[in-house]
Amino acid sequence: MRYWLMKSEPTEFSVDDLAAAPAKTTAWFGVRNYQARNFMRDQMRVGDKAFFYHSNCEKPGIAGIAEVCKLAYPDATQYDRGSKYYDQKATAQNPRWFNVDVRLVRKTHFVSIKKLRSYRDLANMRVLQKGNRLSITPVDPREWEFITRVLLK
DNA sequence: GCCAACGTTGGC
DNA sequence: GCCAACGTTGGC
Repeated sequence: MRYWLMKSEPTEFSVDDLAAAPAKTTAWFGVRNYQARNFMRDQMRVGDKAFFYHSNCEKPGIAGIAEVCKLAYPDATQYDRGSKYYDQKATAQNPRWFNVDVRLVRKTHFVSIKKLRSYRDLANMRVLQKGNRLSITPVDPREWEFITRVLLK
């Protein structure tokens, strides 16, 4: 099993939106970065765990824990002309974008990026590295353990 | 709102 | 295939 961190802008889709969703489940659609797509398509498996991270907002940080509940499949929004995620070059025969489904395991108390930065154990965490922009990043099992044990009690 | 960092695009 | 220009991300 792998561990991940998945960013969402809370004005678009917050942890509370996920908590209110049917079966607390959502398709993780709209990823338009190849590296993040490849993580979902090639590496994510049902049961993988992820931090639900609020990005590009007043209070960036970890807000919940989710798990992958469906393997990657073509992202429907790539075919939707009305969607901002529409991709002219995507076809049914050759889908370009994929998403998994995730289900909320639980909301956590909020852990800010500032708090995360304050621990040496997390110094190498991908999401804390300078210039990091990837919306999906792998989380080291030791980092996962540290955060869940020390910060999310 | 600023701006550093990074990904993508397209002319050559 | 190079790389300048451009667009986006996201913390601050």
